[in-house]
Amino acid sequence: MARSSHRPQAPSPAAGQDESRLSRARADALAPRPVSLADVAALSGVSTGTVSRVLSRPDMISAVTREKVLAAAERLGYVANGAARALALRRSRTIGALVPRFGGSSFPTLVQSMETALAAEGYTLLLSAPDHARAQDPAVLRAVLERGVDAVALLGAEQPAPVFSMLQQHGIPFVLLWAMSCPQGPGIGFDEHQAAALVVDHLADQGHQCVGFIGGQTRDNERARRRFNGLVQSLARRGLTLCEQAHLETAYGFATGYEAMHTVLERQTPITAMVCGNDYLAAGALSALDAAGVEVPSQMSMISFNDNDFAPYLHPPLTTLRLPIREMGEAAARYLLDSLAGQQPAQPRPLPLTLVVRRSTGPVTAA
Amino acid sequence: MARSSHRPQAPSPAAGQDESRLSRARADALAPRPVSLADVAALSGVSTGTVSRVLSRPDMISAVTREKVLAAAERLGYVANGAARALALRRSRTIGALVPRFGGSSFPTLVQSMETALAAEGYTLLLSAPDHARAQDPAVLRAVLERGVDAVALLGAEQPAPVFSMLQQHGIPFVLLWAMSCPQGPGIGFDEHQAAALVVDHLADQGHQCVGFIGGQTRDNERARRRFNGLVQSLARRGLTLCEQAHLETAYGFATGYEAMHTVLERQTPITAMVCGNDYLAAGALSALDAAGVEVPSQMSMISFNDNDFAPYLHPPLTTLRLPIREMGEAAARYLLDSLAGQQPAQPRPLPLTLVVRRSTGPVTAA
DNA sequence: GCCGAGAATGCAAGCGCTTGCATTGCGTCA
DNA sequence: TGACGCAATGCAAGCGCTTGCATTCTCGGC
Repeated sequence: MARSSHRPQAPSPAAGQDESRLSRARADALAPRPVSLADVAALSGVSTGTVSRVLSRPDMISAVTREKVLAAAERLGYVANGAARALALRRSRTIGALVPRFGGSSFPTLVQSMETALAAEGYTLLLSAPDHARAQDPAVLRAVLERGVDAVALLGAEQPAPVFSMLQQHGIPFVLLWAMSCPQGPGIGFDEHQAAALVVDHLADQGHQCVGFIGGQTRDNERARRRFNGLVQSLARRGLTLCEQAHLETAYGFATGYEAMHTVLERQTPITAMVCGNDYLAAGALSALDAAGVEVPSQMSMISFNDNDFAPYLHPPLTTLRLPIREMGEAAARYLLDSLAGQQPAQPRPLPLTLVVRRSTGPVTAA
Repeated sequence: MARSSHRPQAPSPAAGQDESRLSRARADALAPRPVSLADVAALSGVSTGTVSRVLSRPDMISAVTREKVLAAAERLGYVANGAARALALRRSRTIGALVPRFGGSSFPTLVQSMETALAAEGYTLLLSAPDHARAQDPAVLRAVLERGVDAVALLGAEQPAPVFSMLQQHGIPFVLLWAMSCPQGPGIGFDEHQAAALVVDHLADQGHQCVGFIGGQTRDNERARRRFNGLVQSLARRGLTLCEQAHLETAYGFATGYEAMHTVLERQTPITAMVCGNDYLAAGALSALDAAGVEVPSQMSMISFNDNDFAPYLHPPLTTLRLPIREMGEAAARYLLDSLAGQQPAQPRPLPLTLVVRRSTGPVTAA
C-alpha cells in the first residue's frame, strides 16, 4: 500500500504539499499517514485550534463552523491521536491495573467490573497481569507508568517500597485492591475478620466443635494469611478447635484441593467440618469426599469463601461466604475517578459480606 | 506539595528558571512536575539527545557519559513519558483487545495468555470489555484507536463494517479471535467442524443414536452458531439424530443449563446423550440430572465443549472437548507482534483440539 | 454613525521525546 | 605537522494536540 497513492480524497493541506509533508511522505511511504487535526482544519477552512475546540468544547464555537468541522472530520474519518492529546493535556484517561496473573475467576471479575465502571466515565484500563515471579517487581509498575496512566490499582497491600515511592513521586492516585485500612494507602476491600466470623458462627451454630482448614499458602500470599488469621481468631472466640492434622496449606486450585482433602481423609482426623480458603479448593475437596464415599454434609460439612459462579452446581451445592468482588472493582474505579476529578474521595469502607448457605453444611449428626 | 519547593536537587535547567518554567509552576502548583529527560540531561551535563540515546541505544554513547547519565536518571527517579515517546515514535507498544464482557472463564484466559505473550516483548494490553450492548459499537474501537494502540485483537469475525474500514484506514494490524479463515481478516481459532466431529464420533462409538443439544443463542452469537452447524453436520455424517424436543438454545451459564436440562427431562425424550455447548451449560445440566435422580452416564451421557478448569470436579467428571484457549491468545499475540515487526506473519493455522474423556459419557445400556 | 463589549476565531507556544544532520575533538597517516 | 576520518555529542525540527492571548467581527446603545 504505497501511502501517497492511497490517501483518500482528502484535499492535501492548504499550501499543497509543503516541504515537511513531502519529506514525511518519503520517510514512511509504507504507513498511510493518519488523518490529523490539521487535515480536518484544512478541509473545513478553519484553524486547528478551532477544530480542537469543536471537538472538546463545542458550545464555544458557532453552530455553522461546528457543523462544517464535524462534517469534515466525519468525511475524513478523523480519529484523535491520543499520544498528542495526552502530551498536551498531561493526562491520558487511562488507568493501570496491576493484578497478578488471573488465577481463578475472582481477578477477572474484579478487573472486569473496574473496566466497566471506568468505561462509563470515558476511562480505559491498561492491564498488566504479571505472573508470580514478576508480580513484586517494581519494573512492572514502571512500565505501566511509562504508558502514562493517570492512576493505578494494585492488588494487595504488600508492595515493595519502591512502588509506593514511585507512585508518590509521580503524584499518581492509586488504590490497593483486596486490602483494608492499611498504612500504605487507600485499601478497597472487606473485613476479613467479619468474614471468618460469619463462617465460624455458622459452623458453631450447627454444633461443630473440631474443624479442619485447607487454605492458600500464607507465606507468599498476604490474602491467604489474613484469611487464616481471621479464622483462627474466630474459632477461638467461639471455642472451636482447629485440628492440626486437618490443617493444610496448598496453592489455590481444584486439583490441590482434591489432594489436600485426600490427605486429610487418610489421616483419620476427628473433624466434622472442613473450611476451605476458597471455592476452588472446596470443589476439589468435595470431589475427594465423593470419591471416598464420604457423605456431605451428614458425615462432613464443607464451607468456603468466595461464592464463585459454580458453587451452586457442585455436589452438593456449596455453602460459601460471598465476597464482594464486583463491588470491589466498582469501588476502586469510583475512588480513582473521584481522585482524578480532584474531589476528596470518600474514605473507603469495608464492603458487605453475606454467607450463602447451601447444602454442603449441616448439623453434626451422632456418629 | 508546592512543586517549586519540592523539586529535588536537580539543578534547574541551564538558564535557571526561565520564564516558561515559572509560568508552568504556577499553573499546576499542586502536581509535582515529573522528572523529564531535560532534568536528567541538566543533571548529567549533556544534551537531551544524548540522554535519549543512552536510554534507547546505549552502545552509541561512550561508557563514561553513559554511566553519568544513568546515574543521574537513577538519582532523579526518571520515568519516561510514554505519550511524548509515542508521539515522536508514532507507535506506542500497546495493543488493544476488544473482548466482550468476560462471561465464563474462556475470555479471561484468552486475554491473559495474550497479555503474557505480549508482555514478553515489551508490549502492553489495553483492555476494552464492552458489555453485550456496546460490543458491536464501532465507537468502542474508536476509543481504543484514540488511545494510540499499535494493533488490535477483536473477538469474532462478525464485526460491523465500519470497524474494518477504520482499521484499514489507520493501517492497524488486527486479528480476529475465535475465528478461522474468514474473508474479513486473519482469524485465530480452531476448526469447529473437527470439534463437532470429535464429539459426535465419541458418542457414536458408544452406541448413542439419538441425542439432545443445549447450545448458546445462535441468533446473536456467531460462535454458538458455528458450533451448532458443525454439530448438525457431524451428526448427519454419522447417522445420529438430533431429537428436536431435546434441542434448546439458551444463554451460556450454569443456571440456564440447569433450567434447560430440567425442561428436557420433563419432556420425556428418548435421548441417551446430551451435548452441551460449553462446560457451564453442562455443569448446570449435570446438576439438574443429579436433582432428578438420573444416573450419569448409565442413564444419560453428558458431553460438552471447552474443558474448563472445573470440568474434572463435576459430578461425575465431565467428558469435554478441550479448546485451545491459551494457544489462541498466544497465537494472536505472535501474529500481531510479527506484523508489527514488519514480518509477513505466518498464515494462522487451526489450533489443535483434543477430546478429554472422563466419566460423564459411557456406552448405551439396555434400558 | 461611532464606540465598546462580547463572541468567535486565529495564532503560536508549548507538552517531552526522537533523530537526522552539523559540529567537535581525536587519533592517524603521509 | 597538517589534513582527514571517525566517534561522540549537540542542535533543533518535528510528532499532533490544547489553550492563553491577540485579533477580528458583530451588534446594540447613544
